[in-house]
Amino acid sequence: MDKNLSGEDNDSIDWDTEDELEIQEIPDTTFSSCTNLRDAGEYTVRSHGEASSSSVPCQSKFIQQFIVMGFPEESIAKAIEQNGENEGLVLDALLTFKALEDSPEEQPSTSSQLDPCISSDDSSSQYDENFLDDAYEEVSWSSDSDNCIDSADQCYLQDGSSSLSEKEQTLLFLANMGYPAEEASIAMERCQKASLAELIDFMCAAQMAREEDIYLPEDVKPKLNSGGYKKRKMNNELCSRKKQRAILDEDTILLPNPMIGFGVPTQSVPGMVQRTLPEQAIGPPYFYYENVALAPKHVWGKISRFLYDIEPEFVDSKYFCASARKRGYVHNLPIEGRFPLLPLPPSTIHEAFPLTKKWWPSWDVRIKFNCLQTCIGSARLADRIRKALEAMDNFVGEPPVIVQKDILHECRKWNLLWVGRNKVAPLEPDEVEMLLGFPRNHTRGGGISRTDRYKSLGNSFQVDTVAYHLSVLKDLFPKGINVLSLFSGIGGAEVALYRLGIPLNNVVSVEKSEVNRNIVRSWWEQTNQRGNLIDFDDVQELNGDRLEQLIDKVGGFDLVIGGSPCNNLTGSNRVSRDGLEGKDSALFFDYVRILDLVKSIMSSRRV
DNA sequence: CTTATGATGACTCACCAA
DNA sequence: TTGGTGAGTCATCATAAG
Repeated sequence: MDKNLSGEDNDSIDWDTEDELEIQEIPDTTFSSCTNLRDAGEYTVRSHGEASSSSVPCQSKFIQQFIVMGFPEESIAKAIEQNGENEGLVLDALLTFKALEDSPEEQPSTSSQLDPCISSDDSSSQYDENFLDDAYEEVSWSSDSDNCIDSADQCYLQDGSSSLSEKEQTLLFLANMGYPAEEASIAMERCQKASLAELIDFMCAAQMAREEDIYLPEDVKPKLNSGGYKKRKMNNELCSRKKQRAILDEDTILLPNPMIGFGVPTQSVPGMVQRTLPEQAIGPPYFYYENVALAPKHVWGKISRFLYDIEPEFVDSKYFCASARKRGYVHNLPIEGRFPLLPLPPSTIHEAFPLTKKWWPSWDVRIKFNCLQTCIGSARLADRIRKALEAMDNFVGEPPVIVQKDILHECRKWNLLWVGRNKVAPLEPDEVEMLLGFPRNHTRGGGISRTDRYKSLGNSFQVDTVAYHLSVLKDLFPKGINVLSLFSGIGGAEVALYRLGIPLNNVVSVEKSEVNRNIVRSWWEQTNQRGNLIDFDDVQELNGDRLEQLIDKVGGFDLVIGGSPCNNLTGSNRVSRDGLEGKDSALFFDYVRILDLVKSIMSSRRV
């Protein structure tokens, strides 16, 4: 910790030096990570000037197609030797060779990489160009790349030869623009059927996210398994520190205490009447993005920067219902004239579950539940607690403090209820539905298992909280609203809008899980919705063409809403808390991509 | 096959005493 | 200001049980 502090207090020169060093090392990093990826080990990729046709006795059609693409015969031979006559694998290897060859020289001048990013989409120009610098590769990233490349390869294999040449051309084009082959492969895998501009957009987004990491000194980067952490010191008087320091700390967004965002029904923020949004952020469409508040450091800084530098609104749902739910929301909605859903939900455990009061021990001081998660306490745990308490029945009055403390700990951890003498129990699925603001049996039936109900509910919005934020839309859209709902889950956004009395004219819903899609479809029918519900299972299906079709069909979206996967961000995850670059949480960039596309398509339609 | 269960820490912040 | 402690967190995996 002392090291950190002394580092911070040093001059900015230190940072610069570190940055430069790091950037200078990048080409090597690129090289080694690529060779690792490909196991290319002993390749020499120096000379491709002297093409010797003699090394390839018979130029088959297979080889010729690569020659036509402009690859040197020598490399082609090596690639075939390595991968056999598999078009996808050979092409990938060739592109890797080329990337290895080009990257060290091309690093210094990166305008070729960055120009497409800026010119491809107006909204991209919002991004701070300071971050657009030389480096574009990161060491830690390569660990995942193996899988990505493999799956990308598989995808080529499955696609057959019909679409292969198109993919080859795209890959080649991107490689010529200076993107590493593996990065392009990943982008193509992640954004299937996407246009070139979208692919570039995607890679720019991912690239910038990684560059931001590079700009952070090692000891500030979020590091897993790294003992201590830097204590927050962002008091007002400390804001006057050196500029470098201020920039570094900008990435750390402070969570408000109390966590009431721009205000909750029972509590307002002094002086917070309205806010000024960056011009780029102003709709249409309105948008609303959600994720866990307690993400690893710097994650919210990144999210905010990708969403037009809007300040996130951190709100704990304990101000709306009987259970906590600390979440961050980035949106461009007005914040004046909000109103809560009625009837107001029960605000305490006792109000929500009056029957438990009879059995609730005085030493269980909980008023609210903790966050409702995807897993519940087991029956055996409840049994152990019962036995432990029964063993204490001989005591006069209450069990020993040590026992109380232990049991209370378990009760907090698993959100247990007192349902009988010495008997605790986890919440039933319909009780979770009620706490989260969903209609009873919302997730019930249709073949969904109990476990899956908990999982879907645990991943959902708290309806009252979100509805409070969305309530300002009621006056703005009296005739109804068109919604693009990404990562819809069990339809928290839809339910919130419906309960607000905002007619749902068209809802385009994207949700990967089939059971969740069925839940939303079933709710849609049960509530006799008059609008149209169009659903997709994959955000990657929503490319520019598809979005143009949809926008033309429904007449534009009024609201783009969604919360991307949090499982690589939440503290509950002990296995793969990898941050925004994690396998699932990286879908955030698809939210950004789609929002950007909708914005630009709609602005072009309006002209 | 599906479902339930237990084991698996790290990171971050609030709070308080020294 | 520093250091210690307690508390909370949209989870994942292997394996046993049904």
